[in-house]
Amino acid sequence: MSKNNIKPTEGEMEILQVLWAKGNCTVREVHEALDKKDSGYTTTLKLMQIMHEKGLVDRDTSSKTHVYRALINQETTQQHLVKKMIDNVFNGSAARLVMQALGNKSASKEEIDLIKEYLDKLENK
Amino acid sequence: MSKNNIKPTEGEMEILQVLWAKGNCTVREVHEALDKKDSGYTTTLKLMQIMHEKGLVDRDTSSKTHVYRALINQETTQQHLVKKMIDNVFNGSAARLVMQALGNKSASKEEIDLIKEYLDKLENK
DNA sequence: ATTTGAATACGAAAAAATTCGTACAAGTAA
DNA sequence: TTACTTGTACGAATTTTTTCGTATTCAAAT
Repeated sequence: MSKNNIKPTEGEMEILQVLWAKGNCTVREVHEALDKKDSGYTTTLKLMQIMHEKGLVDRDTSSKTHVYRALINQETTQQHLVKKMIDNVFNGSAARLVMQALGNKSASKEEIDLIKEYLDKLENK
Repeated sequence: MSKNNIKPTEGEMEILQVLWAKGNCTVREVHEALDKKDSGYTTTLKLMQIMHEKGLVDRDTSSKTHVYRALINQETTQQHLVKKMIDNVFNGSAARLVMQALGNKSASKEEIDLIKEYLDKLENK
């Protein structure tokens, strides 16, 4: 019940995404990973500085080029967003979200098997 | 490939939610359904007027009290949002989203069975 | 030493989204 | 009729998010 009011903006989410995927990063690395031809380097910089103020990331300033790392947990954040989506978009039904997700061609045979396994585990508890 | 760039804001999504759930509604009905003690009636009104401009909703103005209805499809919109979430939050893995959704206590025994059924159907195709 | 390039800091503009105040219209009740 | 209630219209203020411009610092190369 502590860090519950965390609501990263869309831009912040994109950056967190990179930090989670690639581990600790410089601003430059993040900016490049986002390859936003539409917005400049200082925009990314500013965003990450704001995220620092908000406590979303920490950074190592010991050398000139700062290195950032995500402070909030990926799983927790995902859980949050999923829960919000279930509530706001699927009227509280997790099942409907799941089916929608699976109905997308996004899900491969392997993924589906993975899920079945997971379901069995879940039910035998 | 037509109405693809539609990206309802969060406030708009809440309203669409109500319209989808309850069918056609007056502003008053929507506002009440949202029971936002924090914001006034005219805010909801304004939002719905903007949605009308954007083509998200249509309205019947034949009587004094206008009646609104959603113009964009619920399933399509859901699909959109889910796809976006899979990409932006789960690095493209539908399975991971699904598991996250199921890991939430949100999913009941009944829902899980429903999903298993769905998975079988999906796989036998 | 001087220049050059890459980095941060930070104010402030711009854009997007939300909220409100007020004017006015129409129906209803007294 | 007159007052009251409930609605829409809509400009504008507020808030939130994104973007940029510019000053400054530091280190490396010339």
